[in-house]
Amino acid sequence: MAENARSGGRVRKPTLEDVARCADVSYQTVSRVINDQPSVAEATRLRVLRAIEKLDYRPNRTARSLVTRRSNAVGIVSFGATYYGPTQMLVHIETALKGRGYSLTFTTVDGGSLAAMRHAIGAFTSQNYDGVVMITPVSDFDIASVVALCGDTPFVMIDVDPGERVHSVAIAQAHGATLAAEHLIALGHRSFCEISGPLVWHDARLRHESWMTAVRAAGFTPGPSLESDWTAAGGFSATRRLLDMGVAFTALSVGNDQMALGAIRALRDAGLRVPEDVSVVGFDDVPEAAYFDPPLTTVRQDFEALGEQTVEYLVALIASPTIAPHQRVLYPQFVVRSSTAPPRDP
Amino acid sequence: MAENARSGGRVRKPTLEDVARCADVSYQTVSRVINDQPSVAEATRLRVLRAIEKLDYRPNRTARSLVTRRSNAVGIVSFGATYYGPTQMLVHIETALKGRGYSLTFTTVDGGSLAAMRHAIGAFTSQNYDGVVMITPVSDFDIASVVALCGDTPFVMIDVDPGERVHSVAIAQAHGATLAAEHLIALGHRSFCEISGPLVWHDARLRHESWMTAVRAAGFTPGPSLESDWTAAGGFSATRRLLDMGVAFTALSVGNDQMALGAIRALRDAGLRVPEDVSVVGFDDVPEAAYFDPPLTTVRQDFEALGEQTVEYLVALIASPTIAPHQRVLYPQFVVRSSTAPPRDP
DNA sequence: CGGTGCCGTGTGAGCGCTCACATGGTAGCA
DNA sequence: TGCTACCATGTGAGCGCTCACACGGCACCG
Repeated sequence: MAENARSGGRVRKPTLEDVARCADVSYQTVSRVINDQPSVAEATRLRVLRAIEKLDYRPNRTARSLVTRRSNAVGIVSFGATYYGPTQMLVHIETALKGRGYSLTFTTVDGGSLAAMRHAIGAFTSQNYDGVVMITPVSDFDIASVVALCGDTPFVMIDVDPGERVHSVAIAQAHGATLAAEHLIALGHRSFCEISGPLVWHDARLRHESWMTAVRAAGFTPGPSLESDWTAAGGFSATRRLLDMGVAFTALSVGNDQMALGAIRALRDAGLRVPEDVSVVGFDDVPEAAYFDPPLTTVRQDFEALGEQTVEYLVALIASPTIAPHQRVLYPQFVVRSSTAPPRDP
Repeated sequence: MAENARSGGRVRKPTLEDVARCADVSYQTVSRVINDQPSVAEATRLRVLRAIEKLDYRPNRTARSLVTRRSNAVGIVSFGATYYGPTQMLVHIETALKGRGYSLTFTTVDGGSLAAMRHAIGAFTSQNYDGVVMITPVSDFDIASVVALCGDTPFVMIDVDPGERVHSVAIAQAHGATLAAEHLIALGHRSFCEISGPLVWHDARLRHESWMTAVRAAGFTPGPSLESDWTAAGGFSATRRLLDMGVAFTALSVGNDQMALGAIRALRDAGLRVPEDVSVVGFDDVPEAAYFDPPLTTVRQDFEALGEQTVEYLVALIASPTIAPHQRVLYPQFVVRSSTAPPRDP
């Protein structure tokens, strides 16, 4: 169909005007047709449509965006994107966005510093992005600075401390960690240890604090809690260290499933059985967790719902930017498998 | 610093002209300063810089892009983005791109159909994207159609069949799968089975074919190969089916690490030991593979290198679009751990 | 001392599109 | 028949920027 004047070098792409000339109407009429505006005679519309197809015309969105100041694009700033959680969010946010006609540009920041954020956000605000999502599990800036950076570009944050007065969506970490601890307590355990994620991560800190609170609330003293790095390797070595310390424990809460996998290995290597000697709970419920050996008791985070909620919030915000900031909270689900059991009789 | 005329409603962002007026120069001079062009007197440059800071001016990239026809943005079309491989590629490509001053917009396609690709690519080509990356592990279109869709937007494909005459980067699947099979053969195994990924995926098919070829080349007849879905759950049930068939085997090649995890579970559940009764090899070398029980022998794909190569190729292509299409091939590395061992004496 | 060169700066035009408004035609109603 | 009303279409302007070029001034040279 397309009769591109591919004469030699690069081809000039057809414009509104080319189509107009071809269909013998004004450029405005063509504009009306491509924007589905009313009050275009059916015959004219068809003529224009034919011309568009003939020339293989594609509207230039950059030009449109320049004048409308909208782009139907949203940006996402993510941190630590190779981890399971962030990547899942990313993908599900994109899916939800696509369903609403938006495209997604994503950028990672090396650290949670304000300078890195400034750079990333600047790229979005200077490009007519309609909105921004920020995944900031780690941050060493205060929220107010980010609000200032964004100017009047709507933005929604994920993984921000509850209570901050910004538009945000979060999974109730404390709730999940509490559930996990209470499960162990209910099973009859009396000596608790923990392998946490890096405590500069909000999620890690929240889970850690909830674990301590729950254990104390039940009248026990929390045993040592070692900080690790979210990886199986890290979970393995932290558990070794824990065992080397010589503390006796029967219940181990781990900050995520990968570290739990490493922890189980280390426990096994030390001759301890899971769950007979030590019960282990993870966090996340990665798809593989049910096939660990033993299948892992863990806390399921629904990243798909998180993505959906985030996008819903952001789109509402783009429509009416004056919505009062609040936090939408999703609740994780506790999944019992066989890595936890009552302790053997003391 | 910024003295925004935040008078009431939305603020008009400062433009080149505002800065020019403030610094008492022409808009062109300001343009020269922000583009780091020479032949601007030092005193003037400083004056302009001060005005920029005073007004908190940010160049509008949309306008720039409209006239330069460049955007310093590249798009990526990905398929099945929740799987380990594609997400890793995505993240590493973004990192490599960012280092070269490009931003990345990513979109997923539901299936590998041409219609879906048309939509996704259209969004990029109509928006001055400088280049496009396509991750198409599954496709039911011919490459020529995609080439046509892209017009003169440079693009690089990942996961395309070797031998296609397009710009592409790939990890030599056949090489990895052959290494794995030969390892099992060298250990003395004589009865081989396989759990493959969905055979509509190029990678899955390539690994499957290489497995068969290698086994045959060693003078054996390949046992049954069951097709699964990349997940641990799928690997588990496929292995159950395999065991139900009553075939005896001592060497199991699995299409990826997740399925291998499920396979090991199923084997254990059936009372078989790994590796004493059955040796298992995976593919990918996910970070957790070393902490599986037993630690998994597998094939490592270096997605970081893949991302780097892809970006390097794409950037070269953007600079000179007439490069002859070829495939850059990366070689995977075989990693021996303890899920493989010689078979027991027959 | 008039020409040549270059440096610093300014001017016009236009990228491809949408907005606001103006126009001409046809129908509707008194 | 003359008025308003609306429909279909066209015109002007401008979004914020960069390109191509034009210009004045100063130094340098023979």
